[in-house]
Amino acid sequence: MVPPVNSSGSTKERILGAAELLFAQRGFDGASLRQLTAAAGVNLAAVNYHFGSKDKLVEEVFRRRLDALNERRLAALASIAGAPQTTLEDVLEAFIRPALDLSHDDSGALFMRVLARAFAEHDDTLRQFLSVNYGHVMRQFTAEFARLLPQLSKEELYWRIDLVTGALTHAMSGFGMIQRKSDVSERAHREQTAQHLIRFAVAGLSHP
Amino acid sequence: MVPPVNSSGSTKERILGAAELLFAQRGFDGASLRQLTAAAGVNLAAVNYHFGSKDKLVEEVFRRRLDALNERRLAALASIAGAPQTTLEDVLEAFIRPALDLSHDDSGALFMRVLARAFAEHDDTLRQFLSVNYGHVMRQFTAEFARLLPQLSKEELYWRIDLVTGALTHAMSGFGMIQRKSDVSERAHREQTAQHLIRFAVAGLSHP
DNA sequence: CGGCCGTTCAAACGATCGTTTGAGCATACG
DNA sequence: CGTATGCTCAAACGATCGTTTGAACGGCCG
Repeated sequence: MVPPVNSSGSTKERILGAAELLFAQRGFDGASLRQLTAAAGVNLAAVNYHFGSKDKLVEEVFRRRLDALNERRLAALASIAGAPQTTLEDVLEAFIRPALDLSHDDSGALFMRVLARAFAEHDDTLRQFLSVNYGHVMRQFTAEFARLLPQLSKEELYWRIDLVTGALTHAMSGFGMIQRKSDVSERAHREQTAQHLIRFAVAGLSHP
Repeated sequence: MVPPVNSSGSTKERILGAAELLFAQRGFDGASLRQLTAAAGVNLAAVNYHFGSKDKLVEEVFRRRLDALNERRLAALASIAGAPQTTLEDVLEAFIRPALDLSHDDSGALFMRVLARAFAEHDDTLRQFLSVNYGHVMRQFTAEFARLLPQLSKEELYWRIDLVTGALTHAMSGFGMIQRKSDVSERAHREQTAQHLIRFAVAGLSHP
């Protein structure tokens, strides 16, 4: 039988883990399958056997994390959206908190950097994949922002969300100047990042 | 004689122009010397002859634009820094306006995207080059921000500047959702970008 | 036991990368 | 005129890339 859908486990998981690490460190083009499979302790051909191609592997790295992440984002949003006492902070929390919790897992934190890279690289294939599969999430959040900021024109709101996205991508990826101090745990640092980010975003979104 | 410092002009300029375009479109690794030299209409070996290596070419692309850009930034800052009536808007103007003027030139606008890529790619060599050669510019602006925002702790200020940097990089690079509408000139669009950016940054920097 | 099938493996494929080479060209100068 | 010099050119170098191949392995079932 031709290799079917198979969740063998160990080899696929090892590849996905190593891919997350190396993609975060060197980018999608920068990380070669030889480095990747060596890091995972598997044979070079295993990637094409289990995933079909390098591009499919990249998509799978995203799918594995984003499916769960965005489900939790939408659930958090649904529990507050439309309520009269909901604040901007609540909506931003709903977006950022699931990403923060993902970072409990060490490799989950890495994924945030992979995600930031996807935005930075101008690869249209990848951007289209993200837009098609997860665009509805951003649309739902945008709708709730629009409800909470009725004084803003649609254009003005889009501008501000766009700028917030830039700050968020920058901060969550760890690309900026701010580095975690050695006496602060990874978990505490990301919590701090989220706090700064939320207050910053609220100010940027709601200024007159 | 071994090839000396030589400003022959045409060939070097054509290479730099094509490099700016292709680096902006496909990244530094993504743009090959063969594509680049073909676009420039010069021989493949010309890059290594005139610049020594691809890495040196990348540095030269930055140096050509950043030298002039940051000189104008520092001049604009010097003319307002320390004055009692100077506002946050003034300082942000001093930083953003020269970049905006650079975009008068079409290829100048491209350079903004090249710059954003440099921040996104995690290449330590390039980041170090930028930090060593142009770090003093960011330091001067940070000092002026500190003067205008005395109520902020040093740490708080750094966080906010970092987030502003993210938004700025995102917006100036054209990576975001916001696309120029066909009935708006490139010049007007970048002016609009700057206006949104400055108001957004002021709100993000100065919120209580 | 014997055959099957999912998986792993070393090896090779062709393509493309940055860089180097050495001949060829044109201009300037003794 | 003849030689040196700055530059361009086609061709090749070795390295590395993603992908493919076909043999070998190993557990499971008839």
